[in-house]
Amino acid sequence: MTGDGERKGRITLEDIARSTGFSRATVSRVLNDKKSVKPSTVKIVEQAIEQLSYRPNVSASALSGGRTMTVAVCLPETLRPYYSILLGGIENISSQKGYDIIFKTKNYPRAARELAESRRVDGMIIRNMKEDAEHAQLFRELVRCNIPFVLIGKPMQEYPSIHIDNVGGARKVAHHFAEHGYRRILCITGPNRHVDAIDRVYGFKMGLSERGIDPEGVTLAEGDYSKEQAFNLMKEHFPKPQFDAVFAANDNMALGVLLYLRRIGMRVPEDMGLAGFDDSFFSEYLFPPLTTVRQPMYEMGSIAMETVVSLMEGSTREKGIILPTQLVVRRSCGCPYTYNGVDDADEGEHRHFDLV
Amino acid sequence: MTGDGERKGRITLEDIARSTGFSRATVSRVLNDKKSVKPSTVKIVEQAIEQLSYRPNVSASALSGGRTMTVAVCLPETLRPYYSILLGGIENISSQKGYDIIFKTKNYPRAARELAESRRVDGMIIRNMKEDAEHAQLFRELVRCNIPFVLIGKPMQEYPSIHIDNVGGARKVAHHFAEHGYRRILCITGPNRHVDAIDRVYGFKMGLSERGIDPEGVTLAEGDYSKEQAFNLMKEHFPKPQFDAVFAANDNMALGVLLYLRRIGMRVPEDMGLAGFDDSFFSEYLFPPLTTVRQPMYEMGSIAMETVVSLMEGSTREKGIILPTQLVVRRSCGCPYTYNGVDDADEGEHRHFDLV
DNA sequence: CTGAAAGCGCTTACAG
DNA sequence: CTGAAAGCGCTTACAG
Repeated sequence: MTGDGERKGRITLEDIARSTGFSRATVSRVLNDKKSVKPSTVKIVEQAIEQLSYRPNVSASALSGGRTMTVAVCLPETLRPYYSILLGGIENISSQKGYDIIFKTKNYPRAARELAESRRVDGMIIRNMKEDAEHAQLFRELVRCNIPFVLIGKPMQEYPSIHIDNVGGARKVAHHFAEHGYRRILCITGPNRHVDAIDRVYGFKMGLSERGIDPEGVTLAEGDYSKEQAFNLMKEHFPKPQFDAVFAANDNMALGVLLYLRRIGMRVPEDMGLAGFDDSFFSEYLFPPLTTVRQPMYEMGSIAMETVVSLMEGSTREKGIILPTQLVVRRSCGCPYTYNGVDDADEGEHRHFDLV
Repeated sequence: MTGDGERKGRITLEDIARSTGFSRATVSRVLNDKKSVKPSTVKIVEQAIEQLSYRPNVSASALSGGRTMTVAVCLPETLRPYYSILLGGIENISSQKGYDIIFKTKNYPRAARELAESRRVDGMIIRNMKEDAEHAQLFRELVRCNIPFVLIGKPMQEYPSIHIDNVGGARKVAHHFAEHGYRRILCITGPNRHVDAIDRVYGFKMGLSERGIDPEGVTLAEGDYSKEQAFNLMKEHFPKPQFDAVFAANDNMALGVLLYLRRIGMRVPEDMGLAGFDDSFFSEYLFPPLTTVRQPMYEMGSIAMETVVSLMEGSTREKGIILPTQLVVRRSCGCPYTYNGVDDADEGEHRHFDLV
């Protein structure tokens, strides 16, 4: 409108400088480092910025040595619904801190390396489920590019990572089982190599011990986290289950067990208690609703983001944050008195509507 | 390593130019517009790029008039699990086309405007559920900034948008009801102002008409898409349901109905047929699994991305794409012969495992 | 088909 | 506390 310097109608730092009479350097300083600018100047410049509704060009500041103000979030390609919770936590913090997030799933180890190499992001959050060569290479590349990152999932000594307290979660299930008098227990574990799986068994046994139950009395069976496998495991090895209760190392497998029990006419929890792990999206909708252990996905996201931010801002890296898990008691085990569905008494309390 | 021009160890266009003997301009051309470069030159330059594993600095090219190669994806703050499916579709295409995606939910109308004004993205995909002033302002701003965008959800005449065939989906439900002999039907609609809700009722009646059933015989009740409301609606207005079947305008409400029916001891589908709409994440896990209409979320994502890409590349805008919906028949209505759970015959077919 | 040069909008030592 | 100047790594008319 002024007829000068307004190419494309976009307002630049230059415009602010001209309109206030200060130099570009000074304007830039109030944008990034108010400390070294006279307060009155700050005020004047900020007013102009407000007035002209100026917005810095991120590409320009990134190019001239500033930050891109964006962090990459890398998730496995199998998009699980609970990732949307995780994303929620991440984005909540990132928006507070003024960062944008770039989202990657497709072949992310490679995509992430490209992001690093083309200087697209200042930091990264990576959900690493398995540790393979590609990941290792990515991590090395990130270090080389000097891009801070935090891992969510499989904890790794060498890098900052956040994971959940598998041991504690399984321990709580054990305590719960003990309190409800379950003694003959089948435990369907995850793959024997998975850290998570190992920790869950470990915690479960520890919990039983603590309640005076001999953990060696527990029957163990190795699953692969799928409901199909759990179903078949039951069918082939325990066609006539001689247990009071089953603890499955994830909800998927608990579902497989539930299907099998229903198939052979055993009722849950009347004939057999059942608990899972994860509080998967479907668990509260099962019939009966599944007792399980909830991972704090939202919080994980928040903390992951907070951690990268502080790393990007130069903090010395804090490694190995462990988040607590929460036992969610539903009808499949230990919550026998709750009416399955909706009760008049529940009117004000919508939580109970979730129990189908 | 070469000791020169390798500040920070980062390889630049300059390096490629020097190593090949061509100018920066030429190298840039093979990056963006091979057409105007001699084939043999292209080959030489590309080899050098490969050799030095050069990756262009996106900020630099964005700044100098190129594209940012990123598009923003704006979703409502209520992160629903099926958004991860949508994101999957979006990201699949974006990775193919070489675009990055920036993800926004927190207060996205404002965040999106900022992205536009700071030239962070070349295009945008917006899941607009309601049409309010803030959205209108955003759309105007995007037009002003010359940033192409496509809407997912509420269709709008003025802008390119993608939505699903609500009419067709509800029509299929009606046909299904008709085929299974349901005649006395309760239809719980969505809010009377929602386009989606209106279309679903419209399609449902149309479908009945087509099968010779008088649509005026249908009992209508206005819901608000929540299961609580649907439950209460049943309790207050239809304590002793005199229907053969209920069609709820979304799965949430179908769930509310299911809860109520279970409460009063009516079995689904034996005593009452039930169908919903959306194929929500929990629907296949209900007891019984819910017959419903699936929206092609993954495909929506893909098509949305393809559309922005073509818009960004200068295509004339194609507006109003409508995607077909699919009837998913499960036990709650019209699938009476399927064993509820797992059957020996199903072993090879894991799909059936989903029926809980 | 190719190169020299200007410029994109910012940041950051270096002086003062 | 502030400014002049160089530079970030690319693209794009303009010439040839």
